[in-house]
Amino acid sequence: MKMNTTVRNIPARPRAPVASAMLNEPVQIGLCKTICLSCNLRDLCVPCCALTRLEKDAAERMVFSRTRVRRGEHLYRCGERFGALFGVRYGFFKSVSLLKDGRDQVTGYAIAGDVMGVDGIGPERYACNTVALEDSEVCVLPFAGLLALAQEIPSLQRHFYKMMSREIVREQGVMLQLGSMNAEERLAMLLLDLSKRFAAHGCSSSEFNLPMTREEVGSYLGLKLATVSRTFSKFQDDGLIAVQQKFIRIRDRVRLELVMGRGLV
Amino acid sequence: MKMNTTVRNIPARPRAPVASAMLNEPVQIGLCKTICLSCNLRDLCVPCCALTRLEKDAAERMVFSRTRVRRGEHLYRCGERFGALFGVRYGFFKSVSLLKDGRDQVTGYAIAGDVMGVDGIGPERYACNTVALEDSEVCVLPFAGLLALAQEIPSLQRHFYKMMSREIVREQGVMLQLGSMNAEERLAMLLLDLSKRFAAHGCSSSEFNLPMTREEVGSYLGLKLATVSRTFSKFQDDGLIAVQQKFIRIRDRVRLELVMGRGLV
DNA sequence: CGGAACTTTGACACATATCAAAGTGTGTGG
DNA sequence: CCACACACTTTGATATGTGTCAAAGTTCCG
Repeated sequence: MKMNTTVRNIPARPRAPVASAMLNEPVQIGLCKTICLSCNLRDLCVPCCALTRLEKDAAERMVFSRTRVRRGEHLYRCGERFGALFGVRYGFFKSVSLLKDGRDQVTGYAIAGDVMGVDGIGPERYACNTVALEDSEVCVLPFAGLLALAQEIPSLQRHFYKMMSREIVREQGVMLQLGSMNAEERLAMLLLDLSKRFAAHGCSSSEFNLPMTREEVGSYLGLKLATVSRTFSKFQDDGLIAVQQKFIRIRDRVRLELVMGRGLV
Repeated sequence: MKMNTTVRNIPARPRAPVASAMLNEPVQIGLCKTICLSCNLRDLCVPCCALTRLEKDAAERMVFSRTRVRRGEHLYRCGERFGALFGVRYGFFKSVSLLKDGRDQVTGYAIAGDVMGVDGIGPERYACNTVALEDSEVCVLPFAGLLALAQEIPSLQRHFYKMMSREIVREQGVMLQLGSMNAEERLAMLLLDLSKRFAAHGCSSSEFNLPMTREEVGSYLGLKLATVSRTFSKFQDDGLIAVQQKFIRIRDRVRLELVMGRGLV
């Protein structure tokens, strides 16, 4: 039963964010088109889906790049000047915000197909730190370019609005409930949310790696490390899931959904 | 010390949402322009701010209307077809979502200057119910018209993105913290958030009406009615606030901020 | 004035935080 | 290649905050 897929957690090895470095190596759209077709984001990646039905002349102006972010590296930091959105191609990121008392709060996570950086549009500076918890790769989507493109392609503009709206609704739903949920409901929600999001990209929805530490999970769910651990143990004892460190297998989705209970209709 | 400003809470008197009725009485932009100049939303109201620097020919195509929503009436209901955003001119709305177990969860509130309906853009149906808790008035902003207008006016498009981004950031910040805050921190956060939002429109930031019931406040904050009441009492005993039913006066903002403690930096 | 809705307050139960100690896995250096 | 150090996890015992249940008090409106 030993799992070698589990990864050691990230030692404290802060590095410079890669965001600025990335912007130096733009890729012409012509090259990108082929890449996008094989990209696992497909119609989830904002520009990719739009580009397929794009008139070539408009597309020619769209320039972007991709980059790898290794485990433990920052994608961007809070306060940095906003310049681009990022589409996750593969990997796992956490978003953390600094609290007044100096501690970190995990405010979200992103996996393949998710878009990061939306928090920076309003204030024109990124509003949180994003750190790769696994070796990851992102599409860099310079915002100015996206805006210009959206200006000419109504379907793309609408796509953006939908994406952001979806983000708002998801957060309203997922986050606000937290306040009224107990530990088991919270953890069940996280596992099922992860499962659903993995499934949306063709990954296994019943087995996946959760590269956050128990403490990070607790920070995200508003629980203490010890409570998270206890709840994992209880779920395992009850036969709902199998846990091997960071590797999670959902054994009884139906009962797990029952535990989550009161979600939005 | 008796306050006559307090309002009786809303009896159960469901009516048809006003959203559909409103759309029948469009107002040409020419008329609206003068209205907008005296509108208390000013640069917070999305179209108003854009319209001032708008070429007249583009503006002529923009048509919208305003409408009153009386206390207890719905502005829109969950599942209704999405057609418009709403800018609150004055009043107070709550957003409620139905949980699986049949109970309501208050997911947000809106006061003058806030925009409602963003939750509907993605799914093309509104994702929650919005109810006026005071007699209110909103600007109706047909989304198709906004899209068309934004297509031609880059500054307006950018304005939308910023508005939505801000919404996302605010929710991330406000909501996610809830999970790890205790009752006093939660209530302090609500009061200070309200205060700040009132101040942003020239309303008093130290005295205001909070037309939600203790139960609704509890639903929003993830607390029980009894706990909310107790916490109000404690704040009053400690001299932080003065409470007269729904009327709140902040007596010691500094200490209230200390109670809130760990917010985002 | 009476009834309905809402609020306040008390007593007790229960879930989670806290503190603490032992256990496990991983990467590094000898 | 092994052993050690470190980071992370699990588990137990106790403390504390909030939920639950209940009863009395208040305000508002018809």
